[in-house]
Amino acid sequence: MKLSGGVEWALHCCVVLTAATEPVPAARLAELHGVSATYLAKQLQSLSRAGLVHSVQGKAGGYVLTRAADDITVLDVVEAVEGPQPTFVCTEIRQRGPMATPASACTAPCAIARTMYAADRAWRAALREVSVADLSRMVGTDYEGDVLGQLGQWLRTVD
Amino acid sequence: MKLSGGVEWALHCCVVLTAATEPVPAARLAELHGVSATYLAKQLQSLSRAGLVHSVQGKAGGYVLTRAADDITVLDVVEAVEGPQPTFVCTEIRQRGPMATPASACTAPCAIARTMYAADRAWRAALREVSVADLSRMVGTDYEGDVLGQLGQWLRTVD
DNA sequence: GAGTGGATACTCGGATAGGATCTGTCCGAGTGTCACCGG
DNA sequence: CCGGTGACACTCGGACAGATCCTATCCGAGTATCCACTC
Repeated sequence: MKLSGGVEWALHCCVVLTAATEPVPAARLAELHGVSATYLAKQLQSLSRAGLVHSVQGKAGGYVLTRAADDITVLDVVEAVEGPQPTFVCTEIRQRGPMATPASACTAPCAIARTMYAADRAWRAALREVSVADLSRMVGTDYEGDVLGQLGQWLRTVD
Repeated sequence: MKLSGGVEWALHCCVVLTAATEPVPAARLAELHGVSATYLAKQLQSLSRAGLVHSVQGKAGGYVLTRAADDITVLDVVEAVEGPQPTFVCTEIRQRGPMATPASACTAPCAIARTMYAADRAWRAALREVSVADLSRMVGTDYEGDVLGQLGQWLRTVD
């Protein structure tokens, strides 16, 4: 029950893209965060497949957020990278063994599955309440100085 | 982000142990649920290490709940099998790269980590609200007939 | 000087190895039970 | 008939392979840019 490490990278990238005014290449994002460029590219591909970011090819290409940062929740990013599958999968072991309950009596999930599903919903609800724009605002207030502004400026500088 | 399959087995075993009046061997629990006996034993060892169940060796040995089912939460079982590690680990990538924020400004977790930790807390809180006794009661009301009574009787029968 | 064509350099995308964790299995250590033997 | 002793059978516990998923990497497909050439 450990979240993939790529989730953290993807979230940071989304926040950074908030401060960008033009497409940002994956290599640039990797350099900024000091992580593997090729592996980060894989995460960004996941975001692209999920429709959270739009990729533009060519010389001045890169990634751009497809919609407003307020309309992208943290849950969207997590599900894009991690997959939409639930954290708990019930294998219906109550229908196995010598004391198996008949399938006709198994219309509703069992008590254990209900409990796990409820916890899963609570987790997702907490992630859905926060948007990428919220994260961006938090970053802005956490530190002194215009961090996001400096970030946008660094993205525009050529090396 | 997928929960280990052994969690489901462990939870079912805890509910079954509620209906038992004497130690139940791992092999018996495996037969009841129709799962691998050796692998289930591994999960029960985790429960034993966590102090949720007490193991008695010898001929009439097996596993017994150490405390009242009301005092064992679902979270206890999940953490026993899955480990107490949080679902999200922050690698502090904000301190890396050319725009790294100095370590002196990183006294509090970053916005992303805070959000993920909050979701983790919500998930754990939902699991903590339900006890094994609650599960047992739910199972009793879900189906017609005294399912737990039949279960206890089956456990006492020798094959 | 303006337009056009092509070469170029840069970007993303999917297919490809390596490592770690989860799943599943095995055999040895420990203990209560039972039968047997002696008093 | 009762107590002691020994062997036994049954249990758990940790050490050992196999499978699956995560991590990391590479090379090919596609496109906007730039430059040279022509009109």
